[in-house]
Amino acid sequence: MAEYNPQSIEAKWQKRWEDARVFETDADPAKTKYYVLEMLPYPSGTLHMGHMRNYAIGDVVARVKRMRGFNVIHPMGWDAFGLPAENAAIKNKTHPRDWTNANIAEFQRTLRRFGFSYDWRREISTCEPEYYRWNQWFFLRMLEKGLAYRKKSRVNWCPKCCTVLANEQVINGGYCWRHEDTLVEVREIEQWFLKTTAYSDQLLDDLKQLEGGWPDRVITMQRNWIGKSQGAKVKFAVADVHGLDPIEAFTTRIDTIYGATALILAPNHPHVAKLLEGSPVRSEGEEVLAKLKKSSVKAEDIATAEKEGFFTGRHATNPFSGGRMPIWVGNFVLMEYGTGAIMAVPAHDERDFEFCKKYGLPIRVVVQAEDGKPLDGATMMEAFSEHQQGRLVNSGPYNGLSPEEAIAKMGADAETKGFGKRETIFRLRDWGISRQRYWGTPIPVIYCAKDGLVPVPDKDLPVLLPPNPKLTGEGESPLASTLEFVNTTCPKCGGPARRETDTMDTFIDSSWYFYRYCDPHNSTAPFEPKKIVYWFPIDQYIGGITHAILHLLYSRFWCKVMRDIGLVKHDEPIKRLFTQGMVLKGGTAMSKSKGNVVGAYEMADKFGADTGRLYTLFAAPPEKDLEWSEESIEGAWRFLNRVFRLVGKHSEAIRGASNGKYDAASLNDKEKSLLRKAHQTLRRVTSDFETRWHFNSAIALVMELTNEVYGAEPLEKSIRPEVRREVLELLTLMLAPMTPHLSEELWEMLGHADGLWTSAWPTHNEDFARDDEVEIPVQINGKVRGRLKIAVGAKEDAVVEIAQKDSSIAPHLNGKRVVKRIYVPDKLLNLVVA
RNA sequence: GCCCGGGUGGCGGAAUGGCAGACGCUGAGGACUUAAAAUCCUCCGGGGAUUUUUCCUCAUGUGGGUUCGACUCCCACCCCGGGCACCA
Repeated sequence: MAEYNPQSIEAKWQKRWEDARVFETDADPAKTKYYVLEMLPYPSGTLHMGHMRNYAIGDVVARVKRMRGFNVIHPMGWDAFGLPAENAAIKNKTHPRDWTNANIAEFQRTLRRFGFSYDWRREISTCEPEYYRWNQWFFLRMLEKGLAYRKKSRVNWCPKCCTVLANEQVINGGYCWRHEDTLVEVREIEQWFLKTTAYSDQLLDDLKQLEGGWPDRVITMQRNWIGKSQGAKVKFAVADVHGLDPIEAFTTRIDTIYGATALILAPNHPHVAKLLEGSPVRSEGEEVLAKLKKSSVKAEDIATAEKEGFFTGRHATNPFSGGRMPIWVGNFVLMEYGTGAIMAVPAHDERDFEFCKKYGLPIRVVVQAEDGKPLDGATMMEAFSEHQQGRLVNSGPYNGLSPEEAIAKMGADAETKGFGKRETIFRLRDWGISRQRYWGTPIPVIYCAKDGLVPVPDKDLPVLLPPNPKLTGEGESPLASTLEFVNTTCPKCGGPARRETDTMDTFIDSSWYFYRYCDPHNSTAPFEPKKIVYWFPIDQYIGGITHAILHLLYSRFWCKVMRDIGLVKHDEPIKRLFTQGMVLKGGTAMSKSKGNVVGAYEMADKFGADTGRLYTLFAAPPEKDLEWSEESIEGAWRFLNRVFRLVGKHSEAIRGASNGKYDAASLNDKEKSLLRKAHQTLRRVTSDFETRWHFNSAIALVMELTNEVYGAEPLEKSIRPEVRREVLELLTLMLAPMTPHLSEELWEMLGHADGLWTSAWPTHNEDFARDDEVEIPVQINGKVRGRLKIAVGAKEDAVVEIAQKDSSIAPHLNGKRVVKRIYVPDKLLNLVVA
C-alpha cells in the first residue's frame, strides 16, 4: 500500500486548484457573499508558525463557508512600507524595495506551500505606486474637507538621527534606540495631522453596532482610548496680575469647587511665563519649570514620576465662593488634555490629595458621606472621591445637594453667570501622520514662496518616491536631501517650489486596504463603489489583539471619512472580529529578535502543510495562546497517517461497490453502530465549526470516529462497502477545511473523479444519529451510585422502577424514603432520600 | 490603581447546571521484528479497602453561598497573563 506522502500530495492538489481557479471569486448577486480576511502581514524575515496559525484559522472559515454555498472572498496582500525595510537597506546597502520584494516572494512561497485558499488575483502590495497613489488621493480629499492639517506638536527627537522617534523607539528611560548614548529631546515641530477627533462621538457611539460581533475587551479598549468625559470648563480670574485672561480649568466634579484649594497649570501652559513675570518667586520658579519641561513624554516615565510643582506667587479667584486660591504649576497636569489647567480639590481627588499633602496646601472637605464618620481635612488619609454618594457641605447655597444634583445645578449656574460652560471632552487626539522617513507614501503637498501651501493636483498623482535616495540614517530625512525630489514647480504659478518631504505613517496603508481587494487593479479610483456594496462589510476579520486599538480605530475612522465623501454606504467596515492567540515557544511569542521562531516552510518540509495546519488548530482553542510542542505535532502527523492507511485499505473495495446505495432496513447492528457514530460526529463537528469555532474539539471528534472505525476492524467481515464508503466519505469531508490536500487525495482514492472542492458540506441523517439506548447515571442525593441502560425516551416511572431493583443502587435505598426524584430524560436520574 | 482574560492530571486541553479529565502528547507494559523504526493492543489524578472483580473516598486556585445536583451561577479572597494609566 502507498504511504502518505504529503509533499507530493500537496503539490498535486495545489496545482489542480490553481488550474481549476477554485479560489477565484467574482461578485455574483445571485449568491450570498462572505468576506473573510486575515490581517495582512508585514513581510519581514521568515513566515513563522505564529503567522501560519492566523491564516490556518481564516482558511478553515473560508473553506467551511465555501462548502456551505457562500460566495467567499478571501484575499491576501502585503503591508510593505515601513521602517525595518529602510533600516535593513541602510545596513545592507541595498534598496528598501529589494529587501521588501525579496521578503514578499518568500512569504508568498510559504503561503502557497500551505495551500491557503486565497484569490491571488486580488493580491496587493502597499509600497506599489498603484496602491499608494490612493493614499495620496485620500489625503487630498481630507485636506479639502479640513480633515488634514499642519500643527506644531511635541515629539521625541533624536539629535543624532535628526528625526522624530516613535515612543517605542525611546529606550532605557529616554535614550535613542539607535544611539544608546544619546538622550532624546522633546521638540516642537510642524507635523501633519488627520482629524480623528472630528469623529470622536461617532467612533464611540458606533461601537454599539459592533457589540456581539467584536470581542468585548476590544470594544472596551477602544471606548477607553476615545475616553469621553462630561464635565465643565470654569474660568478662574487671575487676582494679582492685571490684564491677564482668566485661566480655564476643566473638571468633571464641579460640585467640589468649594473644596478647590489651588489652581494647577501644566508646565507648558501659555500663562505660566506671564504669571512668573515680576513674581517674587520668579527665579526659583523658572528653575523648577525648566526641569519639569525637560521630563520625558513617555507614558511609563510619566506614570512612575513623583508629583512635582511650584508656587507661581500668584492667585486666582474662585468664581463660586470668591475665595483666593494660589496658582501652582504641576508636572501631573497635561497640556494635551482638557485645558491644561485643573482646580485642585485634595479632599475629593487622589492626585490632588497627594500633591497638596506634599506641598502643605489646605484640604477642605465639601462632600460628606451619608453614613460613617464625618471626614476632616486635617486628619483624612486619602481622598474621598466617590461621587455616587454623599451630600454637599461648606458649599454655600448648594449645601445638602447630592453630588449628582450639584453637578447639574452648578453647571447651569456657571453658564448663566458667564464664568463656565458644560462641555464634553475626549482623550482621543488627532492622528499625527508625518514621518521623516523614505520608505512610505510621500505627502502630496508643495510649498511655494508665492502661493504658500499648494496641494498636488489629482492629475499629478502619484507623487513617486525618488528611486535612488541617499539612505544613511543620519542627517535630515532622506527625501529632504534628495534635491531632484524636493525641487519642483508650483502647480499654481509655475514658479520654483519645494515638495513636502515627510512620508505618511504606514498605518494609513492598512486603514483601507481591504476595500482595494474588491477592486485591486482600478487605475482611475481607489475602488468602484458598486463593488464595495456587494462585498462589504467584512463578515469575519481575524488577527492579533495587538491591533485592538490603533489599526482598528484608524480603519473605522477611514470608513467614516469615505462614507462622508460618498464612496461607501456603511458606518463600520468590519462586522465580526476574532482575535486569535499567539504561538509561543519557551513561554514567549515567536519573534525573530527573540530567536525562537519555527519557520513555517521548514515545518511543511518536515511534516507537510496539512500536519502543520492540523496541529495549530488542534493544540489549543483558537483564541488562546499556544505553546509550541514538537511532540504534539508528531501526534497530528500520526493521526493523518492513520486516516490515510484506513482509507487506503478500503478504497479498492469501495470503488468497486455500486455507488453508495443501500437499504436502511437491511443494516446489521455493526453497520448501524458505525453509521450512528459517523452521523453523531458530523452533527457535533458542524456545530463546532458554525457556532463555536471549537476547531480543537472538532478535530478530537474526528479522531474519535477514526478510533471507532479502527475498533470495528476488520470492516470487510461485517460492514458492506456501501456503508464503509459513507463513513469514510464523511470522515474525509469533515477534515477537508483543516487538511484540504489530504482530503482531496482521499476523495480521489474513494473513487471521485471530480475534486472534493466541488462538494458541499454534508448534512447529518438524524435517523442514523439517534441512539436506541442510552446509559444514564443514577444519583442518590447527587452522588453517582450506578448506571442504567435504558431505551431512549423511557418514562420516568419505568426508569425509577428499574433503578430501585438495580443491585448497585438498591443498597443505598435500603430503609430510606425517596422524598424527591429528578429525572432528566435520557440524561440522568437523581433520587433524594431521607 | 483601573479594565479585561485565565487558574482542571506529568503536559496541551475536553466538559454551554447533569457520569470531571473526551482527544492528543509524554510515560509504563505487551504483540510483531534477527534488531530498530513504524504499526497494533493494554494501562496511566491522589488515597484507601478488596487484591481475579469491584467498591469507597478526596480532587477543577482558596473560603463561603445558591441548587436535588456546581469546573460551570453568585459573593469574598489569592495567584498568573495581558491592556490602559497622574485623563482632571
